[in-house]
Amino acid sequence: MAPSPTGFLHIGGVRTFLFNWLFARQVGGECLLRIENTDTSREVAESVEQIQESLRWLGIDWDGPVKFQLDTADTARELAQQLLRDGHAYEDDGAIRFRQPKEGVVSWEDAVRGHIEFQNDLLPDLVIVRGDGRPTYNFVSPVDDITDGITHVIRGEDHVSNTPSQINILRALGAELPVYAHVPNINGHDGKKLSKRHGAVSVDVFRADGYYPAALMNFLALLGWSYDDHTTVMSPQELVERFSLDRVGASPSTFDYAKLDWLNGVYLRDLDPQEYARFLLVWLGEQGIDWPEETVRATVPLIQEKLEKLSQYPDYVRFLFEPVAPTTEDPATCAAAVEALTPVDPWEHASIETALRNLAERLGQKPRQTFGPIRLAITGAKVSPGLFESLELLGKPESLARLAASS
RNA sequence: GGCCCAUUCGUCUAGUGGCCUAGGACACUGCCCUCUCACGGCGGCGGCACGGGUUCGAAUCCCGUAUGGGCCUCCA
Repeated sequence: MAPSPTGFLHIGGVRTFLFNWLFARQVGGECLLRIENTDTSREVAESVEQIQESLRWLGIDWDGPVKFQLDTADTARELAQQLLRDGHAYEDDGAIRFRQPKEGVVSWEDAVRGHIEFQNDLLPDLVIVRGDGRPTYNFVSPVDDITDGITHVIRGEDHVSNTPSQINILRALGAELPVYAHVPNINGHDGKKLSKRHGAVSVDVFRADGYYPAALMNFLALLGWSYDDHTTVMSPQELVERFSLDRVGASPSTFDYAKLDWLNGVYLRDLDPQEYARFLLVWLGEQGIDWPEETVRATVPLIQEKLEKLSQYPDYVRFLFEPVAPTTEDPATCAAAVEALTPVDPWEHASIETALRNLAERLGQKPRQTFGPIRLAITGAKVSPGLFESLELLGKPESLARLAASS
């Protein structure tokens, strides 16, 4: 991965790395994380930390220590000298250029795109070592592939046109060629490269929005890859078992935020309540929301079926943690509710429901007519978790107080 | 401009010459369920970019056009 100047990990790069990871894990290979850095600034160091943190959060791991492109600069320089001696390179204005073959074609069988070939005489003699001695990306990249024993290069399609040069370099060095797989890009809704104006693009923004890591991974895997004609929901383990490069498509896809939201809702609803509470508590902590843990845990059964992502949580349950402004919507019903609820004991949702349904009947109203004003007085909103469960959680004294205040 | 690549419902996709009257999912939408919202159930809308071939037969193969994208840097 290239270190990102902003420090944030772009979701497109993650998707590409995910394909590497799925492939490596499935075939029992190694997955290396290499940072294609060109300097060692503090920005790079922070960016590297950020990349690792985001990857780990998503559930992607890698083997061995993180590698850096810069680490092999010396090796690259030596190999450049070798190419110079062998006549595969020449000096030009202090730089060293690779001498491309002048005839024939260079081709490879791309694991996702099939046969691709370029005419050698159209390839420019590219600079492999700059005048100041720093080797360039297009040289270090294949050199690192040799050094690290890379068998499969799975990368974005923007590298397709670099590949013929890298293959020629590898051949000139007498190295074996890896398998290349160029995966399609991810676009925004306008067909342009996915960027901030389309919505969230960095992993930590998705994290802050309350997406579940496995759901995000599932969604990302489906961008350009499919298992069959009907399977959509797949756990990380299932993805690893089922992934294959030959089922990766060749055409770019559009990031569909609505579908991600739906899929995330599927995962959240399917979560064990204990795990849901754990995930929710961690998220609240990251958001700096400090609500009592026990109450938060108690809300889980009330909202688990309703949320697509955790960022929707606070608005649903805020009434349990903060005061609610009285309403003047229907004072009579609120007053009647106070009377109906005062004798309720024990204060449980079932007994509360009985009392309130009886009240509606006595008033000659449909349940929704009666419950509406009560909901508003209790939660301060027209949309809320189940009314009876909400009343139970709020507690009898506070519930009666709020109804009284609106009567 | 040159080279390379892509093109199936709005979106993600299944489809590798006959199983396709093109299947699924999201979105949208109608009905049902229902204390709101959501969930769930049953329906609906909607697509092979275009033009030529090849073939008994093409979404699938070939050619062209159009559109979109990538690269063309002593960037990565």
